[in-house]
Amino acid sequence: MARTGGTTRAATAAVDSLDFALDRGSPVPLYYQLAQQLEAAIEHGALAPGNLLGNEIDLSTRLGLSRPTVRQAIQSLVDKGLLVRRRGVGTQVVHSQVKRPLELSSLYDDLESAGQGPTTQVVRNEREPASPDVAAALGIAEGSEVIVLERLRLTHGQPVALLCNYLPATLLELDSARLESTGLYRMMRTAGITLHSAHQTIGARSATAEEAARLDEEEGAALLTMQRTAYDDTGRPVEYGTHIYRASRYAFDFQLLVRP
Amino acid sequence: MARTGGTTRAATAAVDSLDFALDRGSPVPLYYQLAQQLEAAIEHGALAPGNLLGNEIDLSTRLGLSRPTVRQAIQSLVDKGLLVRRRGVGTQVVHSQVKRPLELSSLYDDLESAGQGPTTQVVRNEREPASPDVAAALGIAEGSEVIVLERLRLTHGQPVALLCNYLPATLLELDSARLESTGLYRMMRTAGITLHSAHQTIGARSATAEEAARLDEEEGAALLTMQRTAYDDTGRPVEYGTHIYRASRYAFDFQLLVRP
DNA sequence: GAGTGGTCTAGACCACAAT
DNA sequence: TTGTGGTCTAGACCACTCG
Repeated sequence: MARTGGTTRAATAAVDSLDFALDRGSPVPLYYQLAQQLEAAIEHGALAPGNLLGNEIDLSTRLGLSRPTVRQAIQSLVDKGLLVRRRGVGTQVVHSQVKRPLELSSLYDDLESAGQGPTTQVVRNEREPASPDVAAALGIAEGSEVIVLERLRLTHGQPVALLCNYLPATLLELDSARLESTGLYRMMRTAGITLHSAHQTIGARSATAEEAARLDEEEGAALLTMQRTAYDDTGRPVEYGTHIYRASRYAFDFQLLVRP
Repeated sequence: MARTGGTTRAATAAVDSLDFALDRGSPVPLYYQLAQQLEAAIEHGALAPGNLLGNEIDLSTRLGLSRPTVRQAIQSLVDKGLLVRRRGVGTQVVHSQVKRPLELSSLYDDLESAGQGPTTQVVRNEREPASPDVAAALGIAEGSEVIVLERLRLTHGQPVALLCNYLPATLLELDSARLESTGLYRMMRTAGITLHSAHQTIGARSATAEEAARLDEEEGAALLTMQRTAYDDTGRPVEYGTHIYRASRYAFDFQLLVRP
């Protein structure tokens, strides 16, 4: 029986039949344009899991790009976990049970993007002298002025989390109204603070009577706790937070990539 | 007053005074050798936080390498969060409160490297037909044979966690004795299984009477829970686990990097 | 042996930041 | 204006996998 396409083998270079639109006039780097279009092709199914990408040389000549440029595009998708390279074999689309490597930022402004219609109530937004542990976490002098932020997160009108954050008072102004609509991290970004890294600790404990009351739980109910210190790209701590979540209504959910 | 070095400015290229030993005969890539030595210099203080690395061109000529090679070395450290590049400014060592971006693998074989002298007892190591949810998680047919593994983790003789894992029975042989000394992931790696990614969910709940008894807690005590599905680089699920941890003795602790 | 990715070179021009 | 990183090119050779 005759076959028409190049699909005789189980996995063939399906890229051959794809069109890529590269705009050399664009300020967007060529490798990035290519990476985006490859990612789109994968997500949208034009490049199916297991498909070989075809060798880099051919691809680069076909696209009118140099090989390093094509490699840079491919590498960025490998880093995202969408592609796998095997020496002597080729590059294939990951046979993805693997959902798209969820933005790690979801661990930052958690529920923000969860699409559950989360709401935030700013319960407290004041300045006060730093307590010893807050000062230690932020690397500032004890008694320095810090912004104290207390927020209640709700989904479907039900409380989910109680977030308490501390920021050096000199960093920015925090308008409560905007905080409720925009989120803390977006406000910091807007203020020119570029986040670089964060250290997090996730634990659990039983709810105290007061916590239970504020979160609409029973005393002794299991709570998830998270403490986080975030740093900007100079290594300066810019935020310290201690959060508690109702374990009955929330869990941390994320993807890990194994670095080779 | 005369100064000898180039240290007049606050942050100067301290790299200039460093010696790098690059071995072109080695099978280790040059960029990797350089990256390792830079990392060592940072960790060991020869390159202090805030220090500029000095421009890439000079560095490459001084080292007898091409610029792309030097860039590749630097880029790998940027990815690790140790360096920051600023266009028009230079590359500097991150002013690190930021501890070394803990191996994410610690989230896999958690306590393994925690240096607390962890012990593992294999409580159960059998084969049985897959239950519906296990079959779903591993993407195999319900009733297929799976390996069921139950382990108890102890530190200082105290139970810390109860780990329950499921693996497709065809994947490998699991020797209980070696499991206790080597760890599950190392055994999988040895069996030629290359881990690629994992999906994790961390939550909390109160201990049942049985769980409490096995973990030496009181009934109702807060427990941390973790469910994980791990995939190899073909996207095939190779392990599913549900773990519980005593919240009074364990917390997840990790570093996040914000991707630019 | 043929084909693949992995590494490396020696240039070039551009965009951005600081002065 | 000067210096930095960001991007890009057109080659080259090597190491590995597979048939």
